[in-house]
Amino acid sequence: MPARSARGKSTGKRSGKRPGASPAPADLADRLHSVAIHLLRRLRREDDASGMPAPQLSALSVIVFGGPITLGALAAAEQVRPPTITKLVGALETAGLVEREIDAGDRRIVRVRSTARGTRLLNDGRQRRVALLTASLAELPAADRTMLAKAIPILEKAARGP
Amino acid sequence: MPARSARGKSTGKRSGKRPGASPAPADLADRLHSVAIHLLRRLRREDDASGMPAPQLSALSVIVFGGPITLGALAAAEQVRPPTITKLVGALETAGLVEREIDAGDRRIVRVRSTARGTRLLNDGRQRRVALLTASLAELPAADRTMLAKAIPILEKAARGP
DNA sequence: TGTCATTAGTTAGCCTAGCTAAATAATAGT
DNA sequence: ACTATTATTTAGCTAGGCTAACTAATGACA
Repeated sequence: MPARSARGKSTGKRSGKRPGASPAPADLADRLHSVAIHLLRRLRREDDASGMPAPQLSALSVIVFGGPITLGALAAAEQVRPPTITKLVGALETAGLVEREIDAGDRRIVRVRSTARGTRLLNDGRQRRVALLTASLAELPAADRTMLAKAIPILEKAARGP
Repeated sequence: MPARSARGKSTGKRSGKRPGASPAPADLADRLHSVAIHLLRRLRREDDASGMPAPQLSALSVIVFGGPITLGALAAAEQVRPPTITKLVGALETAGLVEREIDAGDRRIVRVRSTARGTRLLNDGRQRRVALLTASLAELPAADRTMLAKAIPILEKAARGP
């Protein structure tokens, strides 16, 4: 985003006197916010490649590797409200990628498991679905990738919340 | 996301033999994808605090700091299609945060500029709007923030594309 | 000068992702 | 048997994103 540096400057009192020395959280938050938006917009445009929207893939991933899982737990894992998960799973089910399964002991509980097709799609599409981002990253110097590899766990922690 | 590590392992051939040594782009892309989704979901839940959705704030930010800007340029900056920008700007205009302005020489061209209110809102709300993320980052060790500060420009490059 | 192509934005219509509030259904408690 | 709690769904809303098709203005040029 072109205006990014201008915006950075505009924060006045907060911006770096000593670059790299304990950067201001608010600045970092602002830029992370922006970069996340733009990253996802780009991926969204490419998700035709795999045929499915990103949130569905993310949920499918949890279902495939998290075994049969209750809708509630899935909602918690994906950090969304229950109705959102109902819709997501509905879409995955319609696509034949997952199956609902009612708990024998407590019939309120619904578990979702991946079908063979769901698992296959996820494994097959693993690279393809984020192909463009993968390509971008592949063009970075190895040192940059190493840096990202270290930064990602931190991001995951921050994304999970306090 | 709980399943994340399991997913990492599942990529088999791609996962790290030597941790930190030129990590596989596909792995990084996968995790970035996921973390971006979760980050934005969290921010979206908080954007009530500032009263506006993230994409509107992002666009407003470009308008405020990028001066009067044509809709086409704004769409390019935000990496979205023209109709999306028309809608976004429409919302901002309705909220009284920006104004349309038709070019005198070429009357097809529309420029948007921020109103005083728009500028004020952006400046006032700068921290508040990503307050939760800011708080999360503030809790990180300074070393982690330093790491993020270095990683963000790389992310911005990757988000911008190849 | 009159037509034709190009460019900038808008409109219409669609889909997905979120949410809250309220309904349904099953279980658990008293 | 009521009542409360828990798990999920339904209904209805806002928003962001897209494509396709339209309008309007400009520019080229025969």
